[in-house]
Amino acid sequence: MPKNKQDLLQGTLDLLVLRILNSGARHGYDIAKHIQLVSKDVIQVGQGSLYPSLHRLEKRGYIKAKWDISETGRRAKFYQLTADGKKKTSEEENKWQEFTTAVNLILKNG
Amino acid sequence: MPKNKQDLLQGTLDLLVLRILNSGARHGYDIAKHIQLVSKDVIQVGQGSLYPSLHRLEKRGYIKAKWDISETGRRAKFYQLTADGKKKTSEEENKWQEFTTAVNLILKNG
DNA sequence: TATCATACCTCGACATTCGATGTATGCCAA
DNA sequence: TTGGCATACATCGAATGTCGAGGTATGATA
Repeated sequence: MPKNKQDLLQGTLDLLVLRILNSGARHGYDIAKHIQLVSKDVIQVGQGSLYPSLHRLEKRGYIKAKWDISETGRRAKFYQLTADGKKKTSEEENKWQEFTTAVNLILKNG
Repeated sequence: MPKNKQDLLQGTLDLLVLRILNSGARHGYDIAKHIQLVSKDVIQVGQGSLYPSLHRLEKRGYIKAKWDISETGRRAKFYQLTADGKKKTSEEENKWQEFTTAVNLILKNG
């Protein structure tokens, strides 16, 4: 049982990050804000979860980083999807759909 | 990133178990079979995941166990929901809906 | 000048899943 | 009768991921 709502995040954070980067490069701080905004505050990713996720994805070759200047004029590390990352995104998206469909079947049928 | 599809299970297994017991007492082995059946083989719970889950839920007072005889005539531990467990089930079900809605928002809007 | 938002990061505690392994019984087929 | 399979319980250690707390630094705003 998840300690709280946040824990449901398990296994899904990387997919969210990939999916967000699919529509353009962003830096970490921005990704966190974006997730919170689009999810209407339901999902709030702490930095202690987000940065490990970004480093994980980078290490696995799904995203790559480039230092640049943010909208506010500060140094920031912008991440963008690689070709592998794009492929991975749709794979994981399919798995997510398949999985939630399966869970919903059980929730309906008991 | 989950190693495989199974890992998506994270944080959801307890909900599935609760929801299944909501329609009547079952024993562990039966719960595993049932999940696999209803989910059309998408979700396969190993015993190394299921039994810890059952013991967790029992310790927290959401289910209680009783030894009985299974359909095949063997000794088996039947679990049934407690009042707390029923309440918990609908709480967790709501959280699940809220969470998947939020994730789907991000998957749609990038 | 102090505090807040931006922006990066790491660390340790904690929980969970997973595969492997172990026990035991009953049934069926060779 | 013996070997294997399905039933049914359980535990263990490795691996993974999340989380909260903490740390650094800068620029803007009050």
